[in-house]
Amino acid sequence: MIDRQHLKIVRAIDAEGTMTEAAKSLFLTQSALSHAMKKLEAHFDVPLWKKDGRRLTLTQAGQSVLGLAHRVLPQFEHTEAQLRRFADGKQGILRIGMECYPCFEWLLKVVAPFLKAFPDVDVDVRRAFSFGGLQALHGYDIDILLTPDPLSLDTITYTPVFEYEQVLVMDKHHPLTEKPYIAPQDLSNETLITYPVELSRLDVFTHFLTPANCTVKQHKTIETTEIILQMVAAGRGITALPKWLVEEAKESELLACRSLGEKGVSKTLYLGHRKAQDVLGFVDDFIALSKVHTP
DNA sequence: ATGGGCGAGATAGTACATTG
DNA sequence: CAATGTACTATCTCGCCCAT
Repeated sequence: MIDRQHLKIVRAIDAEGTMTEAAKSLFLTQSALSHAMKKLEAHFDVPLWKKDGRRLTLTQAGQSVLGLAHRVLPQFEHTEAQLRRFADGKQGILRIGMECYPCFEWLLKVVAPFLKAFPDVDVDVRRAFSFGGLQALHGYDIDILLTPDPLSLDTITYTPVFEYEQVLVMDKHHPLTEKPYIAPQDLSNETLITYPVELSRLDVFTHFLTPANCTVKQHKTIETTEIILQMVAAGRGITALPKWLVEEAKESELLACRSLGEKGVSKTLYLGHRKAQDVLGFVDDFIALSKVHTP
């Protein structure tokens, strides 16, 4: 049977011209090469070389094996190099799960320098999960989870990245701008625009309206932050977003922010990852980078 | 189902002598 | 001078048993 060593020997002898030189290049003795090739020739009962003076020349059968060596060996060598880079954590895909809709804008600022620092690492961002972000992390569907609501588990480590205030956002001329802060009952006649996620994941409900047993007149959902802010700037409704996001938005001149309640609603964004990080050495690099590029 | 320890047999490689 | 043959050794593989 032809094995990889036979292919390496055939390629080396063809390149060097003699078994002795080929043996040196493979860090073997000339006898070892002779044995290996003789065994292969005996197995198939066909000569692979003919002697041309002191040089060895491939027969037609030998050329066939050499062709195989040229096709297959580079693939072995390429894959081995790839495996070494995987082992070093310098190649692969970093899969990021988002449980924080507005953080997408911030994430883009971290991903750009990360991609530059790790040219062989791709980034995939997932926002929808069948069974939640934590299960996705456990099931190796994602490698990092961005969440403002960490659930304590032995197998998951959470790294706090930055704190932010969740504020009520309205157009500059909205009547509520006259108030120093917003009370839950102030929203009873308002149209609230949020991301299309379940109410249990919207801080404005869980930390503000629901505890006070209040609600809004109408609740609309929109996918993108940009459109939400344009709708609010146009006076079509109000929204609740991280303060930094509103301040960085190009509509910021047209908008006003007020705290949710007298004390405000403070949140922390966490990056969760499995404690057993196995192959992916670049998860820690991503977390370190995320702490540098805070809003 | 998985993994460790062990022994028997197979195999790759070396040293050295021989051959062409 | 380079390939081949012979004897030998170190290492690897495989199957088996046993513990977890």
